[in-house]
Amino acid sequence: MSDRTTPTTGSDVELIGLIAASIRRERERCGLSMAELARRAGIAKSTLSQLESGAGNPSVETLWALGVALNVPFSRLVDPPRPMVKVIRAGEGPVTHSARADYAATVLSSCPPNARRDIYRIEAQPGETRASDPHMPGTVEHVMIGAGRALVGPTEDPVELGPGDYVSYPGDAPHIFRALAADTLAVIVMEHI
Amino acid sequence: MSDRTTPTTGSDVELIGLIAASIRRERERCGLSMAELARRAGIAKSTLSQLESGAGNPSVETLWALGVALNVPFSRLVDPPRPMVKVIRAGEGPVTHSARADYAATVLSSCPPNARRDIYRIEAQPGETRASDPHMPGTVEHVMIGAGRALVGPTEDPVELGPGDYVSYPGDAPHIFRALAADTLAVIVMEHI
DNA sequence: TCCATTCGTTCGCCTTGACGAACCATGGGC
DNA sequence: GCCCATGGTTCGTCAAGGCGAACGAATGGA
Repeated sequence: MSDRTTPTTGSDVELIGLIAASIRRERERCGLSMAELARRAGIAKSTLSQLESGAGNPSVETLWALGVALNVPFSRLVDPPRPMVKVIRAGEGPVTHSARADYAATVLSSCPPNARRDIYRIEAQPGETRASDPHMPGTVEHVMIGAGRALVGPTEDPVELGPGDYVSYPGDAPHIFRALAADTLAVIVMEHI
Repeated sequence: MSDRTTPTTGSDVELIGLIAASIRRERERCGLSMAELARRAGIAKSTLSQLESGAGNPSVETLWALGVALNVPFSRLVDPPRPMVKVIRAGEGPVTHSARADYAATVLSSCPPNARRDIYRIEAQPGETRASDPHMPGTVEHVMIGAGRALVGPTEDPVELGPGDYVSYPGDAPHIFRALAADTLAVIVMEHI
């Protein structure tokens, strides 16, 4: 159950309600009217109306067409987001299975489904704070420090990290990355849900 | 076009053909008969048969039910996979936008859509090779070294990496991770397409 | 004020998805 | 040989999705 796009509880009603909400959300995010979106997607305006009102159980072609028109990866139309801040210090965290004297693997983030992630390498020197404007709603960032030290996280509550430390936090709120040591090396995984 | 789950070319026929193939593939992977799968998904055997034969345009509820029964993330039923090996040495790679003297961000992997990724921290000491059996088809692994050195990649053609080096490779083929230096630190992003 | 435009919902019609039962295989067991 | 179980396809029916047109509401000029 850790990773389901397919909740065993995905009972009909919730699913279509979810889709309804998603379509409306994405449509308004694009600033499109029903008529316009329907036209672009090549479906009837009435169909779209019914879908957004929570009635019906669209066919995949219909949903696909909407995905194309809205320019979103389709699966975003069927499951939602949600973020949080999590810190795992070097040495902390449950070590998975094949733990041996010379090899330790720690699960830092267990697959939120249908996310798109960009992976960045960060090389930073101590200096002024690098503040990021919030990204798309639902975005989550994961940071692990490879070397050096850095102050990372939500602007109002950043965390100081050293080698091996990991943090994740909402990317759709203001956040910062400030190197505290020379040649600080980090990986940032930016996850657009 | 870099990331589309929603190819502008997603013309009807291809889509349903794709779904047909996906369903059959996943069903056989589970070793289920049509009758059994239909029963678990709560749909008619005939419906399933038609879907797998490429006829029809299932509703999302139907597809969802199949996703639940097959225990796959639903989106896997609508788009396919494909991998590759890519190495980006420390210092290499296009540096994105806000490049400053004290901060450099390099895009290592640009968002394949609908992927689920687990993030692992690896702490390893020099020792015997850690070989992984191939995971699910379509899996891709991304590795960045934070400290130390390691031999990483496909078993038959691994790559030696140092701090800041990055590699990605198919996870559905045998691959290894062997630390070459003490206190080697790495991040592995395991991506289940 | 009146007309025109746009946005969204509601209303019949027709198509089509989903269902169950009946229908061909195939393959053991006896 | 027979019989029965199992995997898959085809057929006829019914409900539901998708469509276009018609409708009411809100906005904005002239």
